[in-house]
Amino acid sequence: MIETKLLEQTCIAVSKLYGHDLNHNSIGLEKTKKEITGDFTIVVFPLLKISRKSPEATAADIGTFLQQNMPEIKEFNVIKGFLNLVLTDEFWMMFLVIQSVNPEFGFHKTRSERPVLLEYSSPNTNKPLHLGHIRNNLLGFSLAGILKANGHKVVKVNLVNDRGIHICKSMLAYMKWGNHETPASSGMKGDHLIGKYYVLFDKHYKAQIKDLIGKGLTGEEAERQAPLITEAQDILRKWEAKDPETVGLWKLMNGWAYDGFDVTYRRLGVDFDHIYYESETYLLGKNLVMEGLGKGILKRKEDGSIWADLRNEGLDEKLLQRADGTSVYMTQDIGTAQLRYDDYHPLEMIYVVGNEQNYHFDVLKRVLSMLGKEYSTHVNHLSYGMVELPEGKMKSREGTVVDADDLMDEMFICAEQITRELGKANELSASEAEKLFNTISLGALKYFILKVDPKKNMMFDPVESIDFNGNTGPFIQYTYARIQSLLVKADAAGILWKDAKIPVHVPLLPLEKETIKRLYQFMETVVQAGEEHSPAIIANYVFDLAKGFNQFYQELPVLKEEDPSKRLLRICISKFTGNIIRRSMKLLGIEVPERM
RNA sequence: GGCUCCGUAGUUCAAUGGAUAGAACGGAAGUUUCCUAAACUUUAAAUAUAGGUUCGAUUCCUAUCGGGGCUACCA
Repeated sequence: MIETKLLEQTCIAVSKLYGHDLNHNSIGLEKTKKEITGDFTIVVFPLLKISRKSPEATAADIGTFLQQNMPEIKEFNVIKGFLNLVLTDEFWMMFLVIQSVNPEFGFHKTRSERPVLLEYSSPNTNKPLHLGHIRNNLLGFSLAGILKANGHKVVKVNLVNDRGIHICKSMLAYMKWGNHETPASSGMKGDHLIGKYYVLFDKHYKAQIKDLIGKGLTGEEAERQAPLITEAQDILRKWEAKDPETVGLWKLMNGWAYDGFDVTYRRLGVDFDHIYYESETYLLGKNLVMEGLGKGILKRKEDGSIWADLRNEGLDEKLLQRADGTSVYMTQDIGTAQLRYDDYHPLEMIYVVGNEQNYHFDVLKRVLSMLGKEYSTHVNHLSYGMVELPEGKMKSREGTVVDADDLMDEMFICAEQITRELGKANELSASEAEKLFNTISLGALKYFILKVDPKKNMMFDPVESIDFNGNTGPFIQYTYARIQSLLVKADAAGILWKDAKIPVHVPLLPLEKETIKRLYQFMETVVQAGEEHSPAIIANYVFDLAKGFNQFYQELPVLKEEDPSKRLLRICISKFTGNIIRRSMKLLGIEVPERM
């Protein structure tokens, strides 16, 4: 990359001019701002102490040196402490000619046999997937692609939350009020059916609590003593004791939930290489806890419960096993981490989990470290922000969630309606049309979610979010479709562009050069997105690329250009842009249509 | 209360400590005998407050105000 060379030469310049050696990191190299002439800018303010000259003189010194030593540099200008470098048109043309036919442009070769393990989705079998899970799934799936593009082997894993007191709650509700209802008999998707019983439990539980408080108990006592919760606890103990009847119902109900999840995953376009179940890892966690207890790292309290003491690390004590011997969330996660490490020996274990669990992961890393697990330093929590609704936070027990399946249905209907209104579905067969509506609606949804920095909370307004104009997925898809249409027309007109050699000495117009520069930036965008674990960086880039191309396309004729060299150049830019749009969108898990 | 994250146009989002804080939607005004108008052009509009560090602060530090999250023998 030219940036590396610029940094190297700048170091040499500083060394020769001022007799001072510095490393690359201390040089500010950035893209030149749009309004200013130049391709790259070096900020010389930090070098003034070394040069002992004015910003302008320092910049001029370095600029002169670079121009003399780098044939790629055509000219430079200095504004205050900013040294703006202009590269030659030949440099950009060479880049275009070589990389536009490289299908791997911007991607890296495999760096290590040891994979990065990426956990995402992690559903709870009690609840159908909702908008929060959608953000999780899209982030996880996209990040997997981005890491692969950066040369990592990636193992996508899902950890299914299939055991625990919460699961027993829906089982209990089903035992009491289920009447042998099944997904088939009710016509409900399995995960939705389970969710119904979880809500039912909560409703009756709340009623019991209210009742007990009426009889004089405190809120806390009522929550502990309500018959429903003690019954659920009985079921948990039976389950851990492998009571056949309990396990049988558990398997039946979980199966329904999995069938439901699979449908949603397939529709969302996400997948996994390995599915872990907490029911299979919690015993390993318990063993590790017992081991820690044996070594005196953990301690047992009088009631028999087992704890990790993190007070001298500024945290509190953390329960790892209840007095009745059953395990908790943290116990399972300890077991899961160990199992995964044994399975894959990953370089890094990334957990895509919402930021409300920051404390949990902080504790998990510390406990693993206490237990002597050196891989604890490679546990990385990709903590993403909440998805908020205009009414506030989503609460599944209160029914204020946006259901994943419902949302995709609504987006589909919307895409269909708008596409038909624009008359764009007229020439399509029914199946082609359905595929297109699917592509557009999912593109809109995925892009909307992924364009926001993962770490930040985001607002989702179901009404206003369904927009296909402006900074949206369909805008980018449309740009792609128009490029494909252009290429089809080029063929139809008999223009032989596919194997044609473009003369490298064609002078570039500003709009042509700007577009080529944006394509060049694909490389650093992929790297940055990988380093920061942020699909949003790809999303912002591809929007910028599409936006810029639309301007290019609006202002300059492509097929109608009469100069054959110019025409060829513009076709090549268009084709390359289409490829990069498609590949960028692919990194976001978004498909692009050939026409729309 | 303690810990933690976040306050940027009317709204939703950008901006490795750098130049005049960018977009999109919404508002106002335009572009179609011309490669798809789901497009393009023009325009008004913002860094919560007060200090500090720095040649330079939306960015780093402190305080205040406002909002979210965590602080479970739920996961």
